[in-house]
Amino acid sequence: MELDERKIKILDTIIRTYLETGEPVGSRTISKYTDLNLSSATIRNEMSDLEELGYIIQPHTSAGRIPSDKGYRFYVDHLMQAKDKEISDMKDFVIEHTERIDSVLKQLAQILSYTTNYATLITSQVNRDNAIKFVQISKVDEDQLLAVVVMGKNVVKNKVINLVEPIDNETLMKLNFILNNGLNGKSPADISLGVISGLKEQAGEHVDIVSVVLDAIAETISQEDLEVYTSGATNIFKYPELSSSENASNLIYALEEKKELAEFVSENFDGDDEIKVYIGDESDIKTMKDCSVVTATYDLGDGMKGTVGIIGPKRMDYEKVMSNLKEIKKQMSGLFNSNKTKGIEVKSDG
Amino acid sequence: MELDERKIKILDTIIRTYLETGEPVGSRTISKYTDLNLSSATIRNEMSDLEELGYIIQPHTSAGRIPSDKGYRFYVDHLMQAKDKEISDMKDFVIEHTERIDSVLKQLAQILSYTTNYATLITSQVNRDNAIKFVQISKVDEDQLLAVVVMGKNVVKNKVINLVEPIDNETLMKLNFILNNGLNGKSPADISLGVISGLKEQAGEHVDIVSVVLDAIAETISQEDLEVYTSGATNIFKYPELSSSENASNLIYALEEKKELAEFVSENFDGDDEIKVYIGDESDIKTMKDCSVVTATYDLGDGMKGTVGIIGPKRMDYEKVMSNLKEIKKQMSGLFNSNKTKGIEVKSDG
DNA sequence: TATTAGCACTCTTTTTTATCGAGTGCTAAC
DNA sequence: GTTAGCACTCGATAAAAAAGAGTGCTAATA
Repeated sequence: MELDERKIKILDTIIRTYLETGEPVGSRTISKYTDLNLSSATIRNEMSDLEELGYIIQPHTSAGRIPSDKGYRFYVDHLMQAKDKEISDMKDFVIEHTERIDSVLKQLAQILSYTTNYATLITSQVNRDNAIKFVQISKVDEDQLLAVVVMGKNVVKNKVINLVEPIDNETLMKLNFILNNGLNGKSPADISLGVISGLKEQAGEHVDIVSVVLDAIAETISQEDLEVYTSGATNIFKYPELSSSENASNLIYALEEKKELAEFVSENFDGDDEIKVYIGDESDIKTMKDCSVVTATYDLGDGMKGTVGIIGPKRMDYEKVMSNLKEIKKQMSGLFNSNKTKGIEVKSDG
Repeated sequence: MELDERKIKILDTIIRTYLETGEPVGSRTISKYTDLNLSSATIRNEMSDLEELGYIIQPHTSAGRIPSDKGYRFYVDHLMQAKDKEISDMKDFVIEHTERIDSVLKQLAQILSYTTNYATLITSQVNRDNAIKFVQISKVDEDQLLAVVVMGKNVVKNKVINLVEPIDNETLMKLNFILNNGLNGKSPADISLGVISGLKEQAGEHVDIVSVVLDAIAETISQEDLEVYTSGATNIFKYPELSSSENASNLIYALEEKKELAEFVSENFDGDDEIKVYIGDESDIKTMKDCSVVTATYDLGDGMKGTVGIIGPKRMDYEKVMSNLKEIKKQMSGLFNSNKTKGIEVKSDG
């Protein structure tokens, strides 16, 4: 048995109706609201076929049909049309031009969850192979040093070092020379044990300080690695199928903890430009088995990439969500380039 | 009518039993589980009095009694004993010695919510009048500068400055001198318009750079002002009286948004050493009318103070919560002093 | 006078039973 | 191939009944 034109039309109607109402769709509804001019009995036969083919499901005898995961998949892949024109409300979200990337992402997550009525997540992913551009140790006062490491993409890391005994300016200059000489241009992957012991040897009695600098570098790569911002967790209460107490608790927990989300995102991050849709189990997160997740990658330039994701019920408005994400992608790429023209560009890591 | 010895004992039993079970407490229960050796009928009379006095409430005729807010208040103020000895599980929570204050606080919130089974919040409040210790501008490469500002309490702020035209070393040294000379030792409050225009004048054509440094300072005070970390929002699903869908949604929203919490905390922050309990409406947050909030202030030394709060149902285990908070206070004050002995102490702001 | 046993009464909760109605599947007719 | 018709299923809603917990009051008791 194959999906013919008519079956597809019926499937399409079932899914669209279900997306709107969240209620199982019956044969009579279809017969009335399509231009097929078929009686409910005929529709019933077709629906029976569609069920056998796995596109729709009957929650119980004597209920209408709802889309199965396979049905949603078919819809997303073949039936849905891009709704590119209708994103008026999203069109230009106004983000104050703070330079702090994290607060921008946080804000963006909020806006998105507000306009879509789904839960959202945004991650920032800094590229791992990030060369060290500059290292400097300076004396803040008699018993305190400040170590600063600047890596590519202007990621800056600093640490305050409390000294037990003072250090003279000459030694400081020497250390700065050793460190810059040994580290500049290297990405963390390049810093082998050999490099480290070489540095330590040169540092002589001030090994401690070299260690601190290396720590700072290590911390930078591990910690900046993946930050996840979420918003709109409570939106799930708007969809009864997600808010049965147990379900809600698990979902919100996942959104609060973020760990699992981070794993999911980093596993599925491959930098390509597509908007992806994960329906039910496709996302591999157990708590999301009743959800769909739509993700897009963005690119802020300077190698700052990341993921924007929207989490909602399977019956989410895929068309709207996807066109929103498309718009976001576009806007974000423009976001951090606009103030380069002012002559001075400022970035900060907080 | 007055509260005599016996009434107090009965009230105490009602509250303790209700804290455990969450169910209205009946007269027979009291009569069985106290050593008063009174029949349920006598207890009933006493309960009737207690209700008249406003300490307990009957949810409906033919239900037992539950404590009123006034009852809880009396319990917290007079009946509860500090349970100082029984905090075994809390005794030494192991926090990896990351030096990043925010990740410590985040972790701590998690541990607390996990051990108490309530929602938790932790804020860090950096004292506003924070003097500038050190300012430095250095050349990262031909068209990039890095500005670093170290303020008291080792709060470090840095910004990357992209140059339109190169700057020579001499100018850089001059700028550094001007900035340090003009800013060191000053707290943000001291930096008047006069100081600013003085600096700008001295900087000549490099006004831009001075502005950036001032921006960094401004940002530091405004942004570090109050950060709120929450954890364990989903714990509220463990208490039926809080998890009726509407309630849960509002509560979790408040915990997610954090804004209202921040306001609440900063309004009630007065740096004194007491552990405070807000029952129901006492907290002034509408969504928390069915909750109790217990807060404590901590002090990390160096003027870093903040609040730890626990949010749970009114029938929370006040004794345990309060002794946990006491323990936390103690441990936190030790937290950032312990590694001073290692010869090198490290702090960082990320 | 304080306490208690006894009992009718109230109100929630749980269980049971009945009813409704949407929707199906099947058969037979068109 | 399509459709009308009809018996049947099963969830949802409603109504009724039963169970239970706890009270308030009265009258008896120590």
